[in-house]
Amino acid sequence: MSDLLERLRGRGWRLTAQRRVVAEVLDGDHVHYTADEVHAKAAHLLPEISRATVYNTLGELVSLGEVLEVSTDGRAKRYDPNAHHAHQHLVCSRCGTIRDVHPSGDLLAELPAEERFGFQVAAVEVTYRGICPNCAS
Amino acid sequence: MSDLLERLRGRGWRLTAQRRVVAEVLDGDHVHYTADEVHAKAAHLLPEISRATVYNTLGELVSLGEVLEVSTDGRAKRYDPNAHHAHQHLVCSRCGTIRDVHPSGDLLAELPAEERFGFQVAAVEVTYRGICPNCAS
DNA sequence: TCTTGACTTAGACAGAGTCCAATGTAGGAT
DNA sequence: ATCCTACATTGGACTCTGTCTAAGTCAAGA
Repeated sequence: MSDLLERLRGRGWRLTAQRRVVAEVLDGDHVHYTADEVHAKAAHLLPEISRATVYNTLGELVSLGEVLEVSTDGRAKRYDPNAHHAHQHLVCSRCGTIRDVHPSGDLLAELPAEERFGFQVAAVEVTYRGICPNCAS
Repeated sequence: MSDLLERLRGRGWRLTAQRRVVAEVLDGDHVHYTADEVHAKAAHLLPEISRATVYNTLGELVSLGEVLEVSTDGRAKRYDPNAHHAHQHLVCSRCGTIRDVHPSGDLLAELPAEERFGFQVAAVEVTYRGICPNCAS
């Protein structure tokens, strides 16, 4: 994530304080913040940053493929900076905690041709649900 | 789905015109309507039905396990009456069409113990994404 | 250092869903 | 058959996420 800003500048991004701060908040591979959480944390570093900018920046990072959008609960989307390693999610049904996980097997291959209905299937997202150790006790 | 109302009455549900109509709209195993679509169709049968009642009724059907909540796009949730046959979803990335599909293999078993982080894993949801034949042409 | 087009801002707006107090009614009791 | 009352419905206000816009700001190339 540290060279993210360089990569983005190479793609014509203007390097503003706001974008720097959003990238900094998303640094660390295993966070799954909502846009509002990102905004709150960013505002801690740069108090005058606006909600709109956070949404804009997150949207750009997603279309550039640098961050993944995850919606596990039908409420706010979460942003996952771990975009360069394929992974799936394990979600606690009680507290909402999310962990990145790596199932075995070729998930895409498990959809038989006769179940594809002529679709060109390109991707698969898996969400495991359960109770985390914390909530279980 | 036809004996749904009987089953629910057995569980102490009051059988109102509104609930009957919502159940009727969801009849048919392969629909995936949003709450607003359900409301529109229900209002066609019972014009004075309110949005709040549709939301209430859908929520009750979900907690009773008679209907599944599906959120494939981060926008409105969709309601899937095909709750008694395990299945997954195949979604067109362009038009949003949803099909019920049945992958081979035991999806739950594919999350190795060392990837469970102590969770009691109970369920798995899979969304395949691709382009439907209609949009591809 | 100047210039300019890209970026940011605040706040209005929109879509999806929830909540609440007032009103209505299903279905058991009489 | 009618009455009662706890449960259901209503509409409108409200919340939460997210988008849009017009005006102001600024990064970075000339």
